[in-house]
Amino acid sequence: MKSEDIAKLAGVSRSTVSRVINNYGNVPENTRKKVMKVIEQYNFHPNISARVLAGKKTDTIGLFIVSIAEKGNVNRIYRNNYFSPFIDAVIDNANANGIYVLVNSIYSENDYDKIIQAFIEKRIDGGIIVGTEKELGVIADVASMGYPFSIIDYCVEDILHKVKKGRISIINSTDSVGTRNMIDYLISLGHRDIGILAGRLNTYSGRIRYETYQNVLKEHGLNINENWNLKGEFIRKTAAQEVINMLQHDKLPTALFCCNDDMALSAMDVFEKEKIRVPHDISITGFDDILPGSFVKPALTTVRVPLYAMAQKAIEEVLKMIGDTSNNISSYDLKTELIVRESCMTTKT
Amino acid sequence: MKSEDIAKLAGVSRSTVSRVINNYGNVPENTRKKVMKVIEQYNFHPNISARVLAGKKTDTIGLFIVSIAEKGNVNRIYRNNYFSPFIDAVIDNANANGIYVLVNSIYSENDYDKIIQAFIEKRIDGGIIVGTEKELGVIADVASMGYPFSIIDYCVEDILHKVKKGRISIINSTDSVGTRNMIDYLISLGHRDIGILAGRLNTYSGRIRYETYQNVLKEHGLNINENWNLKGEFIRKTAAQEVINMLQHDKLPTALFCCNDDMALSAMDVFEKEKIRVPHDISITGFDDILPGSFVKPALTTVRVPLYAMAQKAIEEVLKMIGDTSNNISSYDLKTELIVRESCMTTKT
DNA sequence: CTGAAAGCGCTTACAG
DNA sequence: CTGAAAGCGCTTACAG
Repeated sequence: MKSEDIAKLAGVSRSTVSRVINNYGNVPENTRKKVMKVIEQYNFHPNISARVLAGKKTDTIGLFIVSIAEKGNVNRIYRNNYFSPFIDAVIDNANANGIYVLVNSIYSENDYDKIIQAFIEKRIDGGIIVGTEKELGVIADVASMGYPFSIIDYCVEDILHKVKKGRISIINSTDSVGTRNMIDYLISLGHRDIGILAGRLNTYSGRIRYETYQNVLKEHGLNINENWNLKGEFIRKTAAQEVINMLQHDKLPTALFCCNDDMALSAMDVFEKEKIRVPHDISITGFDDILPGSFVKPALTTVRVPLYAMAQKAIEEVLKMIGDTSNNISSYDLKTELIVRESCMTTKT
Repeated sequence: MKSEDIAKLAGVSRSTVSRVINNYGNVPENTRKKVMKVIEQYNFHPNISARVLAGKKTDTIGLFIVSIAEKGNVNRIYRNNYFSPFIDAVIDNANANGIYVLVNSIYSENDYDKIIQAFIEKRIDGGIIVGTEKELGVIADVASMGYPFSIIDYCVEDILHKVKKGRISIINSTDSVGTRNMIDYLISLGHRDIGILAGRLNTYSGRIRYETYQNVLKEHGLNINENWNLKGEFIRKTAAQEVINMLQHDKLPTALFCCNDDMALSAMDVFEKEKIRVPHDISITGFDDILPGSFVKPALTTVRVPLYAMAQKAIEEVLKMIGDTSNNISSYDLKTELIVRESCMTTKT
């Protein structure tokens, strides 16, 4: 069944069928009805390849999830408590707009080619790039070819520096504000010995959270103890090892600011094993607000990253850019929120 | 840049460029090299729409994840510990075969149309359907139109009864064997009072696990106590409520066979809150082997469902069917495995 | 081994 | 308001 068949059955030309399908204005109501009836009767849907070849959009966006060197690792990205809801939200929002999503995993440097290839082959109209690695070179390449896309968790200055022109939307959360709120909260509870379990510093959010932690401590005249400066890389296992190492030192911090929930949960496991009570002996805070954080005991106090809203914005922005070929690099910071639960305690007794 | 441009630059015809791209045999090595050089130099990739319109495959499969009425629910499918790794594995295996994956969420009855539509529009060559709902009518429809696809967790008899012909591959795990092994294990530990926290019975695996539990108990002459026959629907919250209700009765089972890990974890939370010790006061077993089950304390004894292998098989089978238009309904049962950890104890003191 | 030409199923100026 | 025709960028018999 093709548009020509519909045309014959409805007694019109293919042009008219096309006009009806595309909802053009210059078709009298009667003709439209007549054609629609046949279309519905045969459940006709135009061949997407023919449409695209004739100049229409693919109505498809590519979602590229970067996670270099984690293949074979248990930390696969779709099981990741942070990325899974994001992927979910992207597909959900895209589908709600009648847009299809082509999902691609990028597990090695070579896989980056998939991004440009999908664009060149005209499989997609736009893209969303998210992940654990920040390849500015790839971003610059895609941008220079004029393809529109949204990127999540990238430093705006870095992009502006590296990319002269292109159609990019940079979506972040206000991690600096979130970190500041959290440290302020700990200080208000009386904590002065605040350690950090840092994330990956080659990540924008990892860097921001780390730097803001340092800044706020300094502003309050609190010193930063090197023994409490843990490098957890955002990974459960690494985080656990760092916490175990910290336990070798005489003095522990009274609070540990973890740069994501996964590491916070992992730290809590270690403390439990070592009979260190949370929050009585040490207060723990997370970042992201992943689901398990609310199940765990004590429930995790954390900073909520608005993942769903970020996915929504990412989609909204790609769709906008797809409809507008002018070069424009925009950026948005979506609001984080302090979620106080049970994992922190006042030091005042 | 199109194939015609490449042809001109290489001094050949479009036909020859096409032959090189498609790796046909009848091109002398010299010509091939000459053409390839230009192709690589300009990073040329053929327009996929043109290729498909001219008769080639889309090299894309649709992944349809069914989760009716869970929209807005916290149990979104991509955060689901069972589906996430499956989606991951599908994309991974597809990409490894040079196949793209179009991911679609089906959250309402209307969304089912997406499946047939994607096929009719020729966006995909084949599909994989997985999810919490089992719509045999939809399966029959898609099959009757001749589109090839794999389905996960469906009753083979039901399909054969409903679908006369088509190109379907049904992928299951040996849940009956898995359930039997688990109940046998509990019995070998001395348990005779074994309760069940059942999953959704409109699901194939939910039904099999439930029925096998009943059969094995009967075979051993053990009675099935209605007070211990809990209906958890595979959902954390429902499971917790059912366990709480069970606690009203005088006598508790000495072991609780949970039909998935999520419910087992949820039950463990309830028991902990109620000061009922696992495994000392009650043994708990799960099903699926999701990641958190190994983190939890005590670590969960469970039946491993080979999700990755199932995804791999699903891909393998669709690709096979895409290359072969003959009608064929096949089915595969991939092996489960008993994973003994810490959540069960012998009743012999 | 290779090219000219037809054809895939749409959309879109163009002409009326 | 509507149809005939060209064109999108490939592939594939066909002929040589």
